[in-house]
Amino acid sequence: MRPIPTHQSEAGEHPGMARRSSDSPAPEPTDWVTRAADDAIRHAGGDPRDPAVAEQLRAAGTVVTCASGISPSGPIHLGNLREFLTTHFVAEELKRRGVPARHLQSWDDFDRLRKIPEGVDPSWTTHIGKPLSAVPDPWECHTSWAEHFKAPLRAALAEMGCTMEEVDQTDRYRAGAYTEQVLHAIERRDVIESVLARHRTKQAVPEDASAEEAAALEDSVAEDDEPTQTGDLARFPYKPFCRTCGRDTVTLTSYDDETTDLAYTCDVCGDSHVTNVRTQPEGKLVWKVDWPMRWSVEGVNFEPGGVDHASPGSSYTVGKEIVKLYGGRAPSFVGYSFVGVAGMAKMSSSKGGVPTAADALRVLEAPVLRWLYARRQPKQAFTVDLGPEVVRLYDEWDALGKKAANPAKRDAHVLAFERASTTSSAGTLPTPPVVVPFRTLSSIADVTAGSADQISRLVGDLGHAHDSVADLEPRLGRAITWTHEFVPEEDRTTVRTTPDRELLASLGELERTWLHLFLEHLPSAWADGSPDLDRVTTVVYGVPKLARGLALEDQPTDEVKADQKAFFRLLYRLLVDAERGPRLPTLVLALGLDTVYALIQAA
RNA sequence: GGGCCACUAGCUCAAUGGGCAGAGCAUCGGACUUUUAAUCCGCUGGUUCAGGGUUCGAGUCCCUGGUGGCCUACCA
Repeated sequence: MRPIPTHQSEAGEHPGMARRSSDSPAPEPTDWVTRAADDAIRHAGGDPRDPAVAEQLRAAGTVVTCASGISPSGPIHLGNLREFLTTHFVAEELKRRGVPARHLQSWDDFDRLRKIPEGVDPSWTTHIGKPLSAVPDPWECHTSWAEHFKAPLRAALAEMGCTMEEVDQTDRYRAGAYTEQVLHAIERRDVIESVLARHRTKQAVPEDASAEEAAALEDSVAEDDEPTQTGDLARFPYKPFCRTCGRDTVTLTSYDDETTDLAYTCDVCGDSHVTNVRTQPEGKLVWKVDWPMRWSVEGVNFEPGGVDHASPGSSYTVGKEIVKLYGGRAPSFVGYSFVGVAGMAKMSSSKGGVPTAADALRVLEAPVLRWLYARRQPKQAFTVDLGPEVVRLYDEWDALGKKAANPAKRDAHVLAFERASTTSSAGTLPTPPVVVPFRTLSSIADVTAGSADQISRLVGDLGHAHDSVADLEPRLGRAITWTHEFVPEEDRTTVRTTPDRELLASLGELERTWLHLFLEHLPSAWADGSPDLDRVTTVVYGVPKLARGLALEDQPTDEVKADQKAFFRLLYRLLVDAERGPRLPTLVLALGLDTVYALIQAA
């Protein structure tokens, strides 16, 4: 990884200020990030319209907290990435305004392992019910299940310039950081239960239950691995992990409010224990209490969540009320929709999973991936297409980059570009010093089989001056990867490694003449040592003219045009074993004289 | 039962707190020695799902309905 420049221009930090001197003061563009940041400031007690709000908050010692959280229970895919980037963008916007802000990331690795993804040894089902941080890594490369999935995301986020304060919930719980809050929840468990009950809208066995409902019910019963329990302990807001086996598969048997002794029997290993909630941090609050508890402890001002959390009766709605028990207030919230994936057929089948940020970064430059998440409203679902759409995506991105270079054209689109391109901690994220269209790089990579020298030469020949291949990174490597892994075989160009002797032997008189003339005149394009694309073009189109007794530069007759078509097809078959291919002059240039000779000369 | 999202050109989608409905692809036409897949330019193409309302002005806001999709209730 290359070091990232950390310069920050004053103008870049306060783009709004720079516009003041303009004679027609265009309003500062706004987008969902601006509004979410406004909300966060309001939540923290400031007035986002007040120019002095940053100084006021700073003077008051307020740090606006933007929180994200996720259970590292499996590969953290592109949908989950929205949790991080949504939070990140809002925190960045606050910092951009000079407001003290932090991005706090909670790893919910004290959550129980719920199910085993495909591809993992079925024997791992024995770990179901344990905290993610206590399950061994089936791939044996990390210290735990949780770490195995956290590590690659950390790396990807770092590459995307997304820095954050990380908190492991396992550590926090084990350190007793929440003990007071746990005890409080247990004391007020009747209130909690009444809140939860109020939001339980489940109808009391509808007499006209549709088949659909019945099926859904069956499903939920089938998935329910919880023991049934009755009475006060049935809805206990706290659940210990079994001291013997580490699973949360426990049935509570008694709780003493005086001593805070909690007794339980493990349904799996059968052992019974007593844990003291005050002195032995061996468990965690149930999710719907855990979340609001942390809002209050951490002073969260903004936190996004999947739309599933925002539905009535869901965790955010319920948490809004529960947090009051802690004297807190629910953070400002945006619900984000799901991110679809397309163009991954090959990879997802081979890797057996949904693509992650790291997967996407193999094809998309970091700012481009960020852009996908910045430019859409969170509640709008979108699709990351790593297939054919990638080319268009890069085209749009490059066009936007040109627009962004003109301050007069600053609008919401440009704002999204800026959010995608730079961060407060990483500065401007790496982009290629010499921007070559992605489609061009992909095509070149295809026919050159990834040879750096050839790529560099061709890019130069096509008019993109550059000092070395390094000037084409980080895009070139991604174009190579994309071409090899995401372009369908039938759309690719595979250069023959050996001459097609059978075909060469079966050629007719005219075809042999073409090939001889071709090989005779082609070297003239390399007369100066470096290839001349125009000259190659002349030769390629001129060969059929020569065969008809015309000169290279003559206008083609209808007869010649028909010959050209046949000649081209012949060359494609000999060079790339296909009926069609990239434009021949560039293809010939890409292959180089030696390769062309090797594949044709046997005629 | 409740909630959210979508519906715009043939296709995929834009339209940044109401202000002239736009791109890409496809089609078609043209230029570049070119009936080729790395270059350009241009033309076509619209009752913005339907109906009502607010407004000087609605794809955008409100109401009703339709179609499609997602989520939710028990648990984390």
